[in-house]
Amino acid sequence: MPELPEVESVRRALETCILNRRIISTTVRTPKIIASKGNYRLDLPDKTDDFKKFCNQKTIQKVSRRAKNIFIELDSGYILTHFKMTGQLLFLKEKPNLTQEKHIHILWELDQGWLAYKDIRKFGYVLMIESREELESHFTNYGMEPLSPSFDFEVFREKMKKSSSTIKKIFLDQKIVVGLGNIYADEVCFMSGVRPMRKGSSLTKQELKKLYENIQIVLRRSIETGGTTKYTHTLPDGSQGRFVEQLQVYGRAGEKCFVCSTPLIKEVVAGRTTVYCKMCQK
DNA sequence: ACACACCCCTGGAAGC
DNA sequence: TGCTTCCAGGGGTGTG
Repeated sequence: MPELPEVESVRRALETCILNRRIISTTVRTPKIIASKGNYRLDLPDKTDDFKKFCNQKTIQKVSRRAKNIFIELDSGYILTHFKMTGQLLFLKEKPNLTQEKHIHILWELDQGWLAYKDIRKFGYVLMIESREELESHFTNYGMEPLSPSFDFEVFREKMKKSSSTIKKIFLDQKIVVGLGNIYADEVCFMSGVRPMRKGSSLTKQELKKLYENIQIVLRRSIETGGTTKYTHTLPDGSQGRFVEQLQVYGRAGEKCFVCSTPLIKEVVAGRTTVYCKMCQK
């Protein structure tokens, strides 16, 4: 659920409160969160002690994002997080009561304040990354960053035209363009007037241009409001994103299209609930 | 190359 | 009221 706007909103907010803070101590309550890239296996070694050593006494130099990952640059190495469905990074002024906060899995004591990784469903993960090379190797399968100047229309068009997958699947799998998930994939398709189950190869140049532009428009608009809080997403201070008020189709199955008043259709595409307007989208 | 099923996990909503 | 089932979906893995 945290897609690019949610992750980017968190990154921006974190930058204002943890930059140049030193990590005093690290508490790991749920070792499997730092096990390995969300691929939880019982036979993986417990990295708790290594992780504490890795973090402690280092200073936070930078907070960056690639796709839906946030990575915190330290004096040496990086702490990388992926929120998956319900992960959160929270900045707390006081030490949280861990007895009450049962979903906080990792807690960093900073020289001012506390940083917590919270995750109700424990799908997400936190990794220690030693080098720039290792960091890059985590990103090798990712496509273009849609809000970067390097997001090129001709490259986008060429790759989309070559794909026999549905638009929905292409957007979800992050290989051509990153950052879209179930919410924004549907929103972008609606804004662009194309149905999510269309094949990439079937799209006209004009349709591709609309998709290309609307990806950037909807992501930027959402970031401005702190993202979409539909379930658990919050900013590091616990406040909610407000983009849910602007959603056109996601979560509105059966309700009237804001443009033509036709009831919106719900259908499973690429294994995910998908909502579209059969009148407005061709 | 694709499609699909299944898994990880919890809590809120809906159904009975 | 209380119990059961369904649903939310990012992404890794396995199978056809």
